[in-house]
Amino acid sequence: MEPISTEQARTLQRELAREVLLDDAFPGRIETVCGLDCSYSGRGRRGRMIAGAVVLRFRTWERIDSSVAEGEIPFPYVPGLLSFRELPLLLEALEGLKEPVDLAFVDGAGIAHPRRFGLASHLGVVTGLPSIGVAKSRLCGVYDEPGPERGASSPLLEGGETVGTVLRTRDGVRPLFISPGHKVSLASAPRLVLACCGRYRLPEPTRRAHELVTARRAVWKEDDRDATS
DNA sequence: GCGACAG
DNA sequence: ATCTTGTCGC
Repeated sequence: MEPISTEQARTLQRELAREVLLDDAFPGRIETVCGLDCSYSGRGRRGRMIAGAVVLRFRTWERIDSSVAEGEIPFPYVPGLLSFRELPLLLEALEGLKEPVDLAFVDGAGIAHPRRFGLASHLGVVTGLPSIGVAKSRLCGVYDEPGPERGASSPLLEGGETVGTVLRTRDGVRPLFISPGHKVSLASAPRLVLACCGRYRLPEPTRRAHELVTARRAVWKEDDRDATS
């Protein structure tokens, strides 16, 4: 993605949104799931970021592969245009994997997006991978607060259509905003996320990916400390 | 014009 | 997302 204006970015999203498939198109039996996440540098290395991908065996959560990529931040954070900021490096991280991925869990929105093309959908369409958007807060849409117990959910509506599911993944915690990215249906997305949630609010793939990039960022801090002392 | 706004 | 200490609640 070369330098692009925000208007060009929005136009591109409207075009690519037509490629999104909302029917389940992953292996009948899922073998592996992949969690993706990004982290940014604080002081010292302004303008740098890290992307990480972790491949886990479905249900046992054994880590069978992982990859990290580092680089310059290519685009500012603009609500609705997150993919132009995080997708490039996430794709690099994916390229570093050796194990096959059946389903990807992305931090952010899928079709629960102003143009129905959030980061999870963009990543899915570009790679062809089935993907699910797992956002910790709402980007768009209206909903009723789901019940307080694990598994409770309510539809996320926008413009008269259902674009996702507000899902409680643990008793008493804030709900997650789940939406199909690509090749996953509106009904399957929350079921798959819940199947990946145990003791934590975030699904295991997402949680492990966050762990990975956080650990990598700690190395930056060490390097900066050594260089400064 | 005002408020909202993934990470 | 990141900057930050202690602290309120299950």
